[in-house]
Amino acid sequence: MDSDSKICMNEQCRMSLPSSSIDFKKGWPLRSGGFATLCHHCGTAYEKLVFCDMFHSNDSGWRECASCGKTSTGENNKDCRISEAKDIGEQQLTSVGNQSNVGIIDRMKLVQFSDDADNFDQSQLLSSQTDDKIESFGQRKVEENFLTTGEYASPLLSFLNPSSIEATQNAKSSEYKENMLIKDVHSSSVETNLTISLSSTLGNTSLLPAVVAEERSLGKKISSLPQGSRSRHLLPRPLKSIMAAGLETNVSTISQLRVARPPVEGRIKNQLLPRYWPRITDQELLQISGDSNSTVIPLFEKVLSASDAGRIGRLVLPKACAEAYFPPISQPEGLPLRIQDVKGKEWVFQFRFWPNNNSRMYVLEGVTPCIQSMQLQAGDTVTFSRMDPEGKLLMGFRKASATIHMQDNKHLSGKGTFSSEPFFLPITDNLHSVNSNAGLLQSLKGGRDFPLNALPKHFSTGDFGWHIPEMNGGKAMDGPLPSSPLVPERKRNRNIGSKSKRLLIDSQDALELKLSWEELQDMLCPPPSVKPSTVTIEDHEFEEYDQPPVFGKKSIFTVRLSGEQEQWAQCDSCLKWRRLPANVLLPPQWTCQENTWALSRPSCCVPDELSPQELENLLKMSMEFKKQRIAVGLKSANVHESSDPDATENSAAVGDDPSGVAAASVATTTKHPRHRPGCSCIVCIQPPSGKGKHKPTCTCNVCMTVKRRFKTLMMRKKKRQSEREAEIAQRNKFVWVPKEEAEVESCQQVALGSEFEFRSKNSKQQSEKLEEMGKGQLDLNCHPDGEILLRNSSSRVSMMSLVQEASLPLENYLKQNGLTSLVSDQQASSGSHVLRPQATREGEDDQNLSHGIQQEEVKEELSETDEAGNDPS
DNA sequence: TGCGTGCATGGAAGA
DNA sequence: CTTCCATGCACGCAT
Repeated sequence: MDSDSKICMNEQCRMSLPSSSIDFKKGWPLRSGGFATLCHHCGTAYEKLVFCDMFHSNDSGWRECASCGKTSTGENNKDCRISEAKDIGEQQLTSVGNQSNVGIIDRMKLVQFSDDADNFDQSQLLSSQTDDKIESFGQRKVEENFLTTGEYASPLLSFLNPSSIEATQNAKSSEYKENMLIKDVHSSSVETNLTISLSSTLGNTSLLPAVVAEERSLGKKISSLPQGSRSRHLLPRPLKSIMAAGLETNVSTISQLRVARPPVEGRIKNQLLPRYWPRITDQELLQISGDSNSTVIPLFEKVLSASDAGRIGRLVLPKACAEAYFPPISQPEGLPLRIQDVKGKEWVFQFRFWPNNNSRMYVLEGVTPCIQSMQLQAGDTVTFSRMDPEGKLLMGFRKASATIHMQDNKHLSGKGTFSSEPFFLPITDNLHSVNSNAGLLQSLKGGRDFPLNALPKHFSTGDFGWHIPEMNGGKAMDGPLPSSPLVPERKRNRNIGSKSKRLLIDSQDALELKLSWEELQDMLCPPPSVKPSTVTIEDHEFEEYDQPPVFGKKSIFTVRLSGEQEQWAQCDSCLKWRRLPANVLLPPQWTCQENTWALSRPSCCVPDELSPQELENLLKMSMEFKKQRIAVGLKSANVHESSDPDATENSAAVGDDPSGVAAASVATTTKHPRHRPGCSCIVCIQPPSGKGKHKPTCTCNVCMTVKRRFKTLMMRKKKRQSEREAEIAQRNKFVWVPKEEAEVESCQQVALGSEFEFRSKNSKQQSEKLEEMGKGQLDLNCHPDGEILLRNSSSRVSMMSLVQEASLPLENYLKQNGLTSLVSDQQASSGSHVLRPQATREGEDDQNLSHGIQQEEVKEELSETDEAGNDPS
């Protein structure tokens, strides 16, 4: 509890509150973003003491409830909020209490209140306040909104009459530093209606630079409103009521405005860069809030960077936003944050920070599954909002518009196909097209839902992805679709847990995503009438289209025994399957009437060309192929890391190679699925063959990394080996050998030269080791067939051939380092040798060393092989 | 060998 | 000049 507490203004109440939890201008702040409007204890209408949501900072975080003293996790906080809601519902409203006994800042608040009250309909407020009872929480919410009007108006008014608010803002700013909880949020419900306010208040949008151009026309429309009315229009009102009333302006126009909503709070207002101001239309807000009593408060948004959208799973948060809208954290470990996504799925991200240049860098960790589920990429925008009074954090998104992605109206695709990498599909605009294929997809997928069907219906209304979550104890709301039926509830929290599991995405979810994505790809076709031009970017050939891809109809390709290729498509009208030439690209909606390739008159009356049995077989084959394709794709992605990088570009499109559906599609995997053209990782920058492109003395990043990894691998294997041997030796009759013949794993072990290690003569283990080492032997720069060689050969000759084949620098290294005797030494020894730990650890200074080590390992394997072969026991 | 984690670095943008 | 933050990178663990 703060020592500097404030007292409820009602003298009969005098409830004490920590000053750090008080926003003197706006009333009692709630972490959930609501506004304190009446005392929880005495019912004074001016302030609201909501005990269980007034958390304040302490050394271990912000989790201590200022009133009930609960310290804890988000779960507890959630409970607190629930209890708060109950309390609120039971609260009574009374008239404004005696306000005489308040501190100076409180008095400032009163002045503010008074000023603000002048700006709106006081009678409304007072009548509400003097009501003996307001039973429903909803009613009370209206009250709350009125009470916050002044607060809300302040930032806007500051444009018009800055002096009227400046004092309060200043007074408040110091409080911000005391408590992060209050920084934001009070703008809250008010911001919801900012569009209205702006529209009606600011005829000249230049007063508020963040107001985007879309509202110009509207601004003109309302600019003639008298000043007096402007204030009134600044009043926050429940969005629904605004919409219902129609108000002064065209609702649809208003709701479509994408307005950058500046933070109201002084501190945030000054510090939050406009690029983080949430741009959200009222329509979107309306959709979010739905019919619930909840108010959605846009907090901030961020355009995803490559890092954010990458697989690291860390979303860098703007510092100001993090400190303003997320709970204060004092430890780098941070705390888990529950955030609900657009589908209503609740995620838990770790909100934390890193010390950085005497500052902090805030990140949300574990966002990958969420971002994947929303199919977000770099350039898309993630919007953070909060739903009051629950205080639930919401995470929405906006896909980057197609016009941004497809600059110059060009469309790049992988060679000959459309890449499975972002295809820049303006997905929301095409959702109907997608859905139009859902039926077919379902049939092809055995009736499984097409994932995109699960998207909220308002997806189709714009580029904004919001889903109205189930709120208030699961109370269903009208309008929005329920959570994705593809994600059973039991799966939703799978990624919640230990740190290491945070990034886990349910495999089934991933599969769903993959399938849907690929199926979506399948429906993408180059515009039929457009001839691509070929461009080469970094040795990758791309077909460049002047027009974006179109949705094509899903079809099934077959090859007759005669080798003839054909395509089967289902009529959208009669659902009969028709045979078509393989090279035909169908529109998303296609009927028999459009079957110009039909031998007979194109009509739905023509009997199905496939018997039920044939159709069943066809669909079955298609399904199986689909599975194979996914499986092979995944396998290929995992296994063929060192395959030809020319295959990096995915190729997945229907119609590209209709002749071999399987063959063509199986080849759609990349050697590394997450890599993109231009990726500079070790896999992507290595030469195609992995051999011969780097000289032994090469110190490039690839070589150095390979060496480093190789050394690490070898040391670990040795460690495991020695441990295993120790275990076996202990179990059997130990055969002690001097340390010099044992292997050494670390400097410490080297230092303990007097110790002994033991080794096993177990040939079986040696064989296992050989295989294991053989695997480990494979490296990026080794012969691609090395694994096969290793697997297929246990003979010394084969190993030597491998050595010669893959490790040519061995001889050079051994000669250069006077280690030619090592070969025989190793062969003669029991197979272990002492590595040079320092060099091994820091071996970047000697490129050849790694080759040497590699050679040594090979020799070791050779000797071990011999040993295994020669020692049948 | 991949991946997670923590930290460092440097460019960009704001003060 | 300072701060932010996007990204790189090293290290260690898991597979």
